[in-house]
Amino acid sequence: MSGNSSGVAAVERAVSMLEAFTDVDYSLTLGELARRTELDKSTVLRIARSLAKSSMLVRNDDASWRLGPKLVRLGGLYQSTFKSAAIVEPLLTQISDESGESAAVYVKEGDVRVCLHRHDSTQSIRHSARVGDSMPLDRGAPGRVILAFTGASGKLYDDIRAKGFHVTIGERDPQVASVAVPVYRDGQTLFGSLALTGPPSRFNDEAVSKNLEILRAAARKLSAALGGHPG
Amino acid sequence: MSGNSSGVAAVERAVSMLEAFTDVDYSLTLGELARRTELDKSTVLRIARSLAKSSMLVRNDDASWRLGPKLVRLGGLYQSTFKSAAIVEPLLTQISDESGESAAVYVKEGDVRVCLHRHDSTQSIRHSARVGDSMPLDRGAPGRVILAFTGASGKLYDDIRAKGFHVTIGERDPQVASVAVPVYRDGQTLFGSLALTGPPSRFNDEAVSKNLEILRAAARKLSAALGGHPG
DNA sequence: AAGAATGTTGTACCAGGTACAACATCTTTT
DNA sequence: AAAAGATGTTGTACCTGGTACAACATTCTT
Repeated sequence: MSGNSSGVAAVERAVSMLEAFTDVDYSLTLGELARRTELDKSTVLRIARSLAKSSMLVRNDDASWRLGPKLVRLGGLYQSTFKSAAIVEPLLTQISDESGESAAVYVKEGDVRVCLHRHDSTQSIRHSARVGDSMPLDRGAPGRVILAFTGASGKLYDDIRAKGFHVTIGERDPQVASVAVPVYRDGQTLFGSLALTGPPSRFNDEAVSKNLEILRAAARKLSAALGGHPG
Repeated sequence: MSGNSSGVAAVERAVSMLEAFTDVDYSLTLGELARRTELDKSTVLRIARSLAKSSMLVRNDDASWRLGPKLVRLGGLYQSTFKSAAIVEPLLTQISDESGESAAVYVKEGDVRVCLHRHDSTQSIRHSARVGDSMPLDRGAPGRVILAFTGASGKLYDDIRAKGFHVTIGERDPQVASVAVPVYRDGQTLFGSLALTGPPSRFNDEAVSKNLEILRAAARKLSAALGGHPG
């Protein structure tokens, strides 16, 4: 481990242990954590014990480990810094029900977009982002809308700014289409984007038109609640 | 720092930095983080940089720091290990709307209960737990129900088991009343408790009766969805 | 412009963190 | 039931990572 780096290696190891858990892992054995992080078992055990002290990890009775409740507490604090949950959650439910598609809100974090809130369609074929997922800004309508309304140059972005929305069909994932509009806060500051997503087969011109109406109405409500007035 | 402890002190310092953020902190300056954690500024900076590498923290342009999106991602993974979000969220909305009170689901984590999901009443006077909050098991109806159905002894718990629910008025917080019932999974394993909460003035006998009906119906649905059959 | 406050870097020191080895416990195979 | 294998835990030597002090750079306030 190189010395004098600008960080703390032990902390980065600890985070890599938390990141070792995926969607399908209820828990992980010590050995599996060691394998996934390429750390010695004794190192994993000591770090895990420290994380467990503050409920970032939980040790099960069978000595396996799982993610702990402090994470959902801290994750909720992160979401609450956007001051949007109270109005967003019912709004996403409403527009998902009206459109029949999954609805989500994305915010810009550095050079990616993060899914801040989402509500999944009840249809059996549906797109399902996960809250906290990071995705590229230059792939998919929600990201391109964020880029357009934070000053990206180029004809594509000029067009998006002119139209006030964007549609992509399979740009990031071949099986996903989306339509997105901007959401503002505090006057004309971009808060993020609001999007409906689903399979390309359900995004013909007529469906897009209908979904756009739903999105625009919802975005106006959300922007207003956040103190935004688009120019 | 004492040597040969069973953990890793640097990791515990990093977690204490994340825990330094409260509900009202959009961001914290380096100096404020140092004050709250009683660590040297240079230590805080190095740890913060490591946390930022994996989006556990974000450095703002003005060199202040805020919690990062990876937390909501990991928090969502924690919640998803309970395999309950898809049915719980609409159910909580429904019972909150029907009863006019805030609804929440709690699970047992060691010797505390953790709020796993919640939906707040729309009334202006309402109780609002936060997802991820830890509370004592022996204060408040949701905790007592968990204790009762995981084998706690004593007349109080015998009574709860016999009745199948519990009501408390101001036991944990003088301004909060709650009524809670158990939720099962995988046969007769306790999943947690389902509760409605609000100000004591709205929890007279008639209201409690009505709320209990709503809760029981919802708990049957939720238990069934989780594969639970109460004995 | 000067002073104060905050953020950042350099670096010496030492003890913390790591991984190896051994041991304990549990599970599987024979 | 015994042996072998796998997993989790502990001891500990070593060395370098992590810490905090000091100095510096930048920003803010007076």
